[in-house]
Amino acid sequence: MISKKTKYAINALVHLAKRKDEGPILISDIAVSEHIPQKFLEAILLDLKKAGILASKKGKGGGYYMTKSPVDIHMAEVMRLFDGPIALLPCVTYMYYERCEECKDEETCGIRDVFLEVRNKTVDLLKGATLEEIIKRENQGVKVKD
Amino acid sequence: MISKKTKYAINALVHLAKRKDEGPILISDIAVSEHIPQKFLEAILLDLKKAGILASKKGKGGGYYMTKSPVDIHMAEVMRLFDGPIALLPCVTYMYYERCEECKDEETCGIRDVFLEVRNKTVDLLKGATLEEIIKRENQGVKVKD
DNA sequence: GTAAAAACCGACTTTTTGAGTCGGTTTTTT
DNA sequence: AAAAAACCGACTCAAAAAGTCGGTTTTTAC
Repeated sequence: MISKKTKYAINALVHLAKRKDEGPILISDIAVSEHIPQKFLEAILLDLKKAGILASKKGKGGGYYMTKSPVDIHMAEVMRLFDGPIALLPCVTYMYYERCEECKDEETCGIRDVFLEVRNKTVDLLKGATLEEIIKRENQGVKVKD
Repeated sequence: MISKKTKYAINALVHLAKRKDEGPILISDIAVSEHIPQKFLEAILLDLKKAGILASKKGKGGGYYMTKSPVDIHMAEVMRLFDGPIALLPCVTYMYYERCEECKDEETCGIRDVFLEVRNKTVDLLKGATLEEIIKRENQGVKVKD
């Protein structure tokens, strides 16, 4: 399961992306309308800033805003930032590779292949889930009565 | 990442599957050769027994043994047993469905679809990873020098 | 029928991680 | 100078993961 941090980050990003032409948005605005504890959100937004996804402005009229287009931000990136590697085994992560301690012999490991496939497919799908895509789907979800 | 419990369970199952015609295998045997803390392993094997995957025999000559064929045990089942649902969001689990707390409106949720795809694909792949398949791959991994 | 061998059981500890809080400091604008 | 906002580090609190402990029960062999 993904962490709340990641969920909060996604919701905050969607919020910002929808308002990307309105200038800086207050942390408190996001916190209130997305139901995220403000202090917790501060840390999350800071991480997104350090990752180069957001930028901020201090003082009156300040807040957070997007630095990239919503087509260039995808779920794989956000999840990696807050939950670490997407792979289910440390030995099939692309970056951050680490040997499985409890694996006698990596060459003959019978489960690596499958978990590598799982990882690759997951990353593929998550890369397709850009902010733009997500917002598009939200709007499609609103069914018109007929 | 999958838990150590699940990894231990897989290793124990592979161990047992390879020796499925040798009668009951001692917990201590598995613990030693798979490098699993024995007491911890006891609990794991018990869970596998309760799940109907293994059976046991007490007293001298006792131990654990498989009740099913290795083709009928797959990773999805084992992972669910020890790590719970495979889905990354509670709202896209098949059984154990639970609403996402931080989701305003499920109908218009823009990320559900993607995470459902991820779940489905993952379950698919993991169901293909049967014990038989894993053991087969281990053997293939042993490359012959040429 | 007793002793040894083995699985079984429940409660406990310890470590790690997730989630969140607190009290302030710095920067920017008015 | 004062207000508004982001920024920062340390801290708490709860739950989960990982593992331990000391015994009890069942079965077999002598």
